[in-house]
Amino acid sequence: MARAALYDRDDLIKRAKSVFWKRGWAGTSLKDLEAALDTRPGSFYAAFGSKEALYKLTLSQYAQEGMDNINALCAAQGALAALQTYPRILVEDPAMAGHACMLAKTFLELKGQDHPLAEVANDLLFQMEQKFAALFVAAQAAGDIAPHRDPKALARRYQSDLLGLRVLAARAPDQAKAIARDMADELGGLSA
Amino acid sequence: MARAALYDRDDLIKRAKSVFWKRGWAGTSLKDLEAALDTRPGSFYAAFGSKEALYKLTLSQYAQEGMDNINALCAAQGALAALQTYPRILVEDPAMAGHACMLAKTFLELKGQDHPLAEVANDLLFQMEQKFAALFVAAQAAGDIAPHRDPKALARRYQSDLLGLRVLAARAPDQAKAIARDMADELGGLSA
DNA sequence: ATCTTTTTTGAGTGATCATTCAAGTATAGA
DNA sequence: TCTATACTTGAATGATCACTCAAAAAAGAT
Repeated sequence: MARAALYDRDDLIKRAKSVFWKRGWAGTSLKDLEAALDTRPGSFYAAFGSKEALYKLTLSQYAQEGMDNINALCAAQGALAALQTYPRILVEDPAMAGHACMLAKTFLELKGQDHPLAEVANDLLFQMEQKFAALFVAAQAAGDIAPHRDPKALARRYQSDLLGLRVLAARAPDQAKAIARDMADELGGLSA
Repeated sequence: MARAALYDRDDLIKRAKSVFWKRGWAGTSLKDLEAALDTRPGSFYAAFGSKEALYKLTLSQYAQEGMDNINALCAAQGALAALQTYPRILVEDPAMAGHACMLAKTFLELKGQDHPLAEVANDLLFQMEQKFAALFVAAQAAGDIAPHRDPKALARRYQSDLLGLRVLAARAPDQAKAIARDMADELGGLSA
């Protein structure tokens, strides 16, 4: 045995996520990360290997938190209500408000440069879409959504709406709240 | 008088726009621009002053083209039909397809760094929203949209949907076409 | 207390960044 | 043809980029 690390790795990833989310990939320098994590270059590279590897970890943590949120909502309220509540949470939760979706931001920033992280973000977005589709299936099984609706199409549109909502949330938080309400209302009209 | 410039300034801006749109602000180096514009540093700085000044010009040109497209659509088909056709054009026109909105991309990339260009992009997005609102007012005056609908709210939602649509268009062009169709259908249902 | 193993430190690496500028080149007007 | 005035060139600038590594420090095991 020997010396133990001074830091909590998950906490460092969480702090890095916050910086990357706000400033983006190219907009975040190692100096920024060293300041946010209170880490010197040697420790940083011993712990994470590279800026890119850490970014990837933050994307995973970000997506996992999103999944956890949805699952919690679904367990507490059921599928349809979860789908209705989720947009409001994205817009009203102070941890989210004012920031667009990190996955979408990453994808948009890096897709044009064929950066590997764009593909990672894209995959995670796809997983979220599948989750939404599963919720629409469940809502349909519960009788809250008419049988003739296509859950996959609903999920696609839901995610698209969510992305637009969150771009607006970064621009004009107040207006975003109104749209989150619209989205919830429309989901209520899907039983016919 | 003296030597005339070898280049067509508007053409250079157009080419720069294409590069910036694809690669983003930080993702575009001066080397990239010099290659795309076939320009050496001295000429570049004599012509545009700075990378940031040129980016601003490309944003303006981009927004102006969007306005022109909408106006042409409106003159040819009327307000409601223009609103219905616009999403399809964004998704199907090869000049647009596969790229998200440049204004939204710029805003998302730079907002977290308080970069002046984020504010520029935000202003232009706001102008687009106002244009949409004017079209909804016109459609209402033409009797294509029920009087009790709020044009400002419709415009807000329309732009939000458009942003989501175009993020998806960059990820999965085929799926985006289906959503563009959905949007057009929904607008047709606003007469009640 | 000493050894062994790991982490931490921070100066230093070469590459690339946006930008500058003096020198060279081309052209319109005289 | 000559001159004045622009435009073009490309090497050079200092700053910052992600990253490396040898040396110092810390702590569990003996």
